[in-house]
Amino acid sequence: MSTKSPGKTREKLVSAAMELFAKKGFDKTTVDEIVAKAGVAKGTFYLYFKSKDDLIKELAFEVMPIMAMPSLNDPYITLSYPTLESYLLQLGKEFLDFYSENYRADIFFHMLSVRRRMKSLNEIYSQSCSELLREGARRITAYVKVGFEDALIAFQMFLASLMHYLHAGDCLGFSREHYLKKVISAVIHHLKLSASV
Amino acid sequence: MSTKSPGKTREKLVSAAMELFAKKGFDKTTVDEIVAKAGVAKGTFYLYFKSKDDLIKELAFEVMPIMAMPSLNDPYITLSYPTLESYLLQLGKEFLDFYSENYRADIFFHMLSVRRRMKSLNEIYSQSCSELLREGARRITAYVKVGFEDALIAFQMFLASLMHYLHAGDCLGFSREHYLKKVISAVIHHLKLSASV
Amino acid sequence: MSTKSPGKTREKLVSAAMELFAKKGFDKTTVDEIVAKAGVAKGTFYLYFKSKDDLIKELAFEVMPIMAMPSLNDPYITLSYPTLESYLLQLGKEFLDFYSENYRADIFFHMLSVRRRMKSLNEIYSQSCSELLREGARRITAYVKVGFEDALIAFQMFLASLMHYLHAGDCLGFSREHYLKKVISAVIHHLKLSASV
Amino acid sequence: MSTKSPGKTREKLVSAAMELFAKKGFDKTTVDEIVAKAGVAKGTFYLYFKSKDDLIKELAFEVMPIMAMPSLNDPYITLSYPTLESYLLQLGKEFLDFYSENYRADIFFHMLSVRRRMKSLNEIYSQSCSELLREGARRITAYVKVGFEDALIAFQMFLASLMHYLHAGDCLGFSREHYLKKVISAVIHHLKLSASV
DNA sequence: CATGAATGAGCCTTCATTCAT
DNA sequence: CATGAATGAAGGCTCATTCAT
Repeated sequence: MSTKSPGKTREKLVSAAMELFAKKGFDKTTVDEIVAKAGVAKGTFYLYFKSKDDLIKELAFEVMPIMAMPSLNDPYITLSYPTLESYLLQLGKEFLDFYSENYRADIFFHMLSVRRRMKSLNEIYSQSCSELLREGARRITAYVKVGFEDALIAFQMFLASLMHYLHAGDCLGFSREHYLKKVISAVIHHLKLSASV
Repeated sequence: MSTKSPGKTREKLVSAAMELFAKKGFDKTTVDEIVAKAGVAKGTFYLYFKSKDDLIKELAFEVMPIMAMPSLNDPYITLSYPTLESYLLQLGKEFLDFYSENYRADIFFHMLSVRRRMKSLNEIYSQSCSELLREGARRITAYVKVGFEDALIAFQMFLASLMHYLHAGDCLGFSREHYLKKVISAVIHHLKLSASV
Repeated sequence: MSTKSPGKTREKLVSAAMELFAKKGFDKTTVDEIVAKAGVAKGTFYLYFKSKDDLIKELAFEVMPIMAMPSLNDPYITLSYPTLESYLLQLGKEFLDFYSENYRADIFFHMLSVRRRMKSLNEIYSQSCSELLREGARRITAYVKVGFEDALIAFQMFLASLMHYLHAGDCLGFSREHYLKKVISAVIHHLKLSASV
Repeated sequence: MSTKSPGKTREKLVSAAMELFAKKGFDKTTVDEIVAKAGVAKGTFYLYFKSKDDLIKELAFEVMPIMAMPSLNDPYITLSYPTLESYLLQLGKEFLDFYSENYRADIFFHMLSVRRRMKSLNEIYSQSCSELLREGARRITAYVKVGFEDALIAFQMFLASLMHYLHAGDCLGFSREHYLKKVISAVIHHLKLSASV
């Protein structure tokens, strides 16, 4: 009755859940709806996930900021971006594109609001966040002569501004590109002045 | 049986709800618990709020970023802060203090994750956010000669960095003060360079 | 829509449950069926009982052996029964009548089989059982000069034989009355011989 | 992957089930747990048993009272026990030892509580019970000159008292031995007096 | 204004059973 | 004989909401 692709059941469940969360939010999406959309029986869900909360952890991982910046993990990528500006611009675009699938941002914010009550989620986030910031800072130091701490703060500000744009972007009406350019320029000014001290 | 203070019922409900949200999160807090803590009957809740979702709007308003920066609305306050640095520092401290009541941040993030599905909430947020940014920018232009747009972006970055610190602050381990100082310094560098163009 | 007798909801639930347990057994009876028979909504069940297991405790209490022998608690009753024989016969008849509502025996045996895993049930049973035996023994000593210990054992044997008849009675085909008479006679023989030692 | 002993699968399932019932009770034990403990796949269970209820019949048979008294079936055993007292004592000890594995008593009582709804179980019990009582009575008549009916009642009382001790033994605090002695003495008094009539 | 018993749709989860391999 | 992924009916329970008093 349904297309039997071997070993795809779990994936079907995950992507069905994603789509539904996008439309209705995490709490309002029921397991019934998920399995209906995935085309499997209710019990099947529980073969792959211990609970509905278990599923959100899987999804949470997929919407972590670190997943939004693939160029941060490609070791050879910097060759394509001669300047820090151009590299940050690339990261910024990737980030905003990734979260322009609105449900990703929603799930991400949802995670932030519940993580204190979900220990395992909290740990995943903290670790992934640390890695992201450190790797970002490391990349910056490859472009400009600056202390690691300053690079860290610069990258955190950069990331913060990107995130903020996700929910506050349309409060001002700047274009994405314009905002990006300005933010990057601010970050770079700061780095240069820090470097010269 | 309970102390009857006239006209206090609504307040009792709101503050009971706040306390519970702080402990258990919005979704996990039931109307039963709220009325129990407030010391009123179940039906009474619905005399004051159309629904549980109605209540969150009330609370959402109270945890808006704009509520976190009282100094932004005091027209005479700038007299106490001769430099932009000192003023931003004051705002930053107020902001972080305000949200150090953890449930405020939780409710705020919760709001961000659901606002697209709650029209009225979305409007409140957009408007309050616009006001906040505009007022922040206006204040900046009172300190430095800079275009309004640049001031807006600067203030947004400032705000973004503060918000990011709420959930990612401990991923790096900088002290609040150190982080604040660095962020402010970056913002100001940017403004000065923009101004001089 | 339903007959509204004040304060009768709980009773309606209990008696509906009893009837169903009689027909289908405890485990096979669902909360859905109970509320349907009681004519109330599902949620109402949980206003009166914390859980389905909670209900069984209530019922368990009502089918305790001690409830099967009202004459054991009437302080003046012995006046009506001049001899121990006649009194035990009365108790025996009461007991067998009580449990001839078959579901009572079923619930009772069910309780015996699960009590080790339900602490509170176990305590209720132990206590009620002790009381029953002690009171029975006390009554015996009012009729015959015999040590309390011997009276206890005699009464326990009497009770044991009654209980056994509940499930093994038809394995032999004696009439109730005949069996009762024989058991009582055995018990009394034992007591007389013990007394004379 | 697992040690393949030919033809042992059924036994592994039965003994795994026994162990689990001992710990968790019949209803709370799942087929999943049974097969996990037995080290076979889920489907394999259904090669050997039509259903889970089918399995309990197998187990029910193993905890029948008749299984608790091996000395009742040994035709030569009476040679070792010159008196009825000593023989009943032996039977009583065997019985209490057998059921001191608590799960046996639990399964037995479970069976009593459901047998009316499980025809085949009921038949097994009735038949086994009849056999047990008749054989017991037959043995008694080998020791004392007494009518078969009186022997039957005497043995039923004996058995009843043993069973009662399984769940009510600790309500009084007599030692097993003391209780046994007293019960046997009562039974024998009764038999002697019946015989002399 | 206030009550709280009653509601019932809906939730998450379990588990005996089947069947294609 | 054996497997184990898939099933789906059924279960116990929650909780926002209503309404007669």
